[in-house]
Amino acid sequence: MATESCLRLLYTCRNIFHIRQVHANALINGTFNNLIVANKLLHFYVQHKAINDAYYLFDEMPTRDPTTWSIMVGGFSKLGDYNNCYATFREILRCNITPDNYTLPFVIRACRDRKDIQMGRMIHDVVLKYGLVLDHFVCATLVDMYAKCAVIEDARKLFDVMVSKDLVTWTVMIGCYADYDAYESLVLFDRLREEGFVSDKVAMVTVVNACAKLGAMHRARFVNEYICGNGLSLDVILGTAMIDMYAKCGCVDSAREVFDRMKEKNVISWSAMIAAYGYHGKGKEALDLFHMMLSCGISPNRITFVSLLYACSHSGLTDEGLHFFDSMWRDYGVRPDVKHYTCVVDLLGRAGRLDEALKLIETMNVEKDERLWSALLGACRVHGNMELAGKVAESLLELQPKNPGIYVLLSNIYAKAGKWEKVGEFRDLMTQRKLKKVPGWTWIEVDNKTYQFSVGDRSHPQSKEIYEMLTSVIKKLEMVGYVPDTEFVLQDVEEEVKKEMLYTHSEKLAIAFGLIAIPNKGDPIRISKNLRVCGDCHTFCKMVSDVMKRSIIVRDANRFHHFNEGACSCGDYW
DNA sequence: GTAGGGTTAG
Repeated sequence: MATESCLRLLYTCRNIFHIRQVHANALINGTFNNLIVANKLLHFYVQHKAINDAYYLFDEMPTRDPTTWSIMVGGFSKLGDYNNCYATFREILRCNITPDNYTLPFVIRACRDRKDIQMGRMIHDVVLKYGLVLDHFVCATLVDMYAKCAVIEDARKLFDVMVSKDLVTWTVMIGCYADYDAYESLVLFDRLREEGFVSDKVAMVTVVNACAKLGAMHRARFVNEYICGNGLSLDVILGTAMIDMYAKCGCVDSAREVFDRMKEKNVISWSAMIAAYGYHGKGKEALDLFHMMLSCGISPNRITFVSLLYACSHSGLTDEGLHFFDSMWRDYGVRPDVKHYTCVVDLLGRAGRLDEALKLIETMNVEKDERLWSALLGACRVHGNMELAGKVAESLLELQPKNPGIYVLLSNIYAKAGKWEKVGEFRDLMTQRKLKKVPGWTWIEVDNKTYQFSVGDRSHPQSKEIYEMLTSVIKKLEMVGYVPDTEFVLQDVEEEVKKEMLYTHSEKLAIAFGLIAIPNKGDPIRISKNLRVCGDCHTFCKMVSDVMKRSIIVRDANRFHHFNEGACSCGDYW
């Protein structure tokens, strides 16, 4: 009876002091000797993050069972005290206690969080030794551990040999692929359904993320229907993920519809929507939403301000951006970090205020990183300031001598000025240092299928038609004044060859295919590119949107470009 | 006493 009343009392505990009181009473009335009571007390301490109290109690326990040990291992793991987590687990093995399916996931999670693949593999051996390979909890955590330690092949191998997999294990695997190969995530989602599973909200968040990564609009619509069709309500996390998905698929209006439909919103949801407006070049909408957020009593955080400053910079709202930068710490208590400074350098740089941008960098009291300098270098490129570019490049290459992007950006700047000697110098340096330029490629979704193009690509079965379409489009554009801007070809080759290379850029091939495969003029042509869209292709898209009367939506590595009637939403400012 | 979920800078 005393035991039961002690347990009942425990469940009414609201804070650590109440637990200590129950603990003291249990010691006095002897119920502490009951393992169930002692374990419960231990668990409550851990839940309230009172690890010292837990450890003291653990130490004074007359007997312990596997539950006792697993609560301790779990407590250390959750608190991030990895050394004590490992030490306690070693103690379990040393005392010849069989580790169970409760303890192992905790210690595996510790390996995952600290990316300790060596220890992770050792624990995997322990799992095999004790015959726990069939346990869902253990295996799901192992799969997650391998993936987070960047050995996705081992994660997949283990996943594939699991005889029975539950929804959580599938979710873990789909979530892991969202970071590496979002396309494979969606393949797994198809397989999951084929095997008769019905996804829950958590599983759908990982699928939604994969669609966002891919920018796969048709899949996004399907996923939305699946969520509604299976009666999954939009909680704050799933809703926010869907805002991000629609926005990254180029449908900022659909993103807003989801946002408006959400009953519960928090600072993350608001920030996601502000960010979405930002990379779609809708700076004014981002600002309006920020003010609406404030009037709803939500306090902005670091990320809200990054999104807001980004929105200002990409919409040319220089004064507004500077105003927010000035007030974020003073009025909202959010201290600017390097990301905020990067946005402001970009903001000033785009406005041609390079001296001010440089001065800001020189006087800031925050550690500088390569992205900050890259922002300034990008501005040097746009405004053709080679002298400053040289200086910036020095700082940048000191920080990141192995980043191919920097070499490419520098080559771009020198190529623009026709300094082919310098371009060659950097190309040689890249070869010497074994750095490879990331190849550019564009993909387009037609009838639920994704087609991918690289420069000069002829691998598509309709390649002949695509090239014919491209030639005919270019002819039409030339008639209204299109002149290929060969400054965007870095190689020092003949003008005619440069033209040839420009004409077969992956963006142009994908658009030519889009014109064939999406004949309905009302449907926009949506393409995605892994790098930033080149200046000539940008002009090409503007003119196609006018001459061919087609709306084109391009997702590049940084933002979206909406081309309509000869103009782009970025205002030629990207 | 157990495993899976959202936003951000070049």
